[in-house]
Amino acid sequence: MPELPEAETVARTIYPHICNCVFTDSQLLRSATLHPLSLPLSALNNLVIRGTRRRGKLIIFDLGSANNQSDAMSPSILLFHLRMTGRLMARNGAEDPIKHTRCYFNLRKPDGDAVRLFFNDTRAFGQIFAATPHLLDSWDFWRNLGPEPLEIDTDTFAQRLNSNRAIKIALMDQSVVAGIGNIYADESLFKSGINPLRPAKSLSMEEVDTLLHSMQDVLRLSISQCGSSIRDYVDADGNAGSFQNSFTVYGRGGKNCYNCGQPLEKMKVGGRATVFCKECQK
DNA sequence: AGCGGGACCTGTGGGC
DNA sequence: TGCCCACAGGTCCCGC
Repeated sequence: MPELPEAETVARTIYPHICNCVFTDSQLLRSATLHPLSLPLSALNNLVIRGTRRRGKLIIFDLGSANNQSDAMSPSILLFHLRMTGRLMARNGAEDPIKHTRCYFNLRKPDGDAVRLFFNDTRAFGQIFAATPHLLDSWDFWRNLGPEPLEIDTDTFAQRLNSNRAIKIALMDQSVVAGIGNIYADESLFKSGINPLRPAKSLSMEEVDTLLHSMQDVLRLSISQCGSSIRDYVDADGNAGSFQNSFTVYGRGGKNCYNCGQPLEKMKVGGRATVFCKECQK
């Protein structure tokens, strides 16, 4: 399930395939894949991809004008949210779309060769959003996106956790911090020894500090392993990540805790499968 | 404010 | 082998 480390990996691995490429045209094969607030994909024509980056779970392409003329009405950003099963991949030439291709973009490389960028998504939850900065600010989700977990300090994190909600729910709330989903919430809470059901505001300053650094360690380790591959996820080169081999609790309900040996609890928290050790997480 | 549950999707895997 | 159904999960939306 693409979360922060997977989005980071895709943003990094897609870059060499599409940097400085110009959009020639686009095919949207499933209309709902385009965000309702997005500009039409035809607005991308003749724009160039200057760079790729990540914000939370979103993959961002920064666009420019191919002829260096600025136009306030043309999109400067193309966003991708992979949700659960979205994949972004580039192929030379004009390869055919596959069953789950929701959209593809025809690009022209600086040397004139053709590249086709595919957005494939089995479950069809993923979305694409072409926007001006102004348009992006009209999107509540974007405007409310919390800070990057790898960039905040303990005081900021503590302020944002001032809520009675279960700590796991707060961690996955994208307006608290951006990029944490089910996997990294469970893994971070286990590493920090905190029970996922604890009210967020019940954590001491020391616990908040421990949680922040555990979360950052987990995210950095996963990024270094190119993310976690469960079922669908692969990077832009089609390579699987390997962080799934480092899972301590996610997907291990009923199995023994690596720390104390007791069986791990599995329950629903906020409607999502949650695994933790009731001995080690207080 | 915050929670639970449904909707959106489709492939997988367990149970019978 | 085949059928059914629960499950996976990020976000939005609705009702309590």
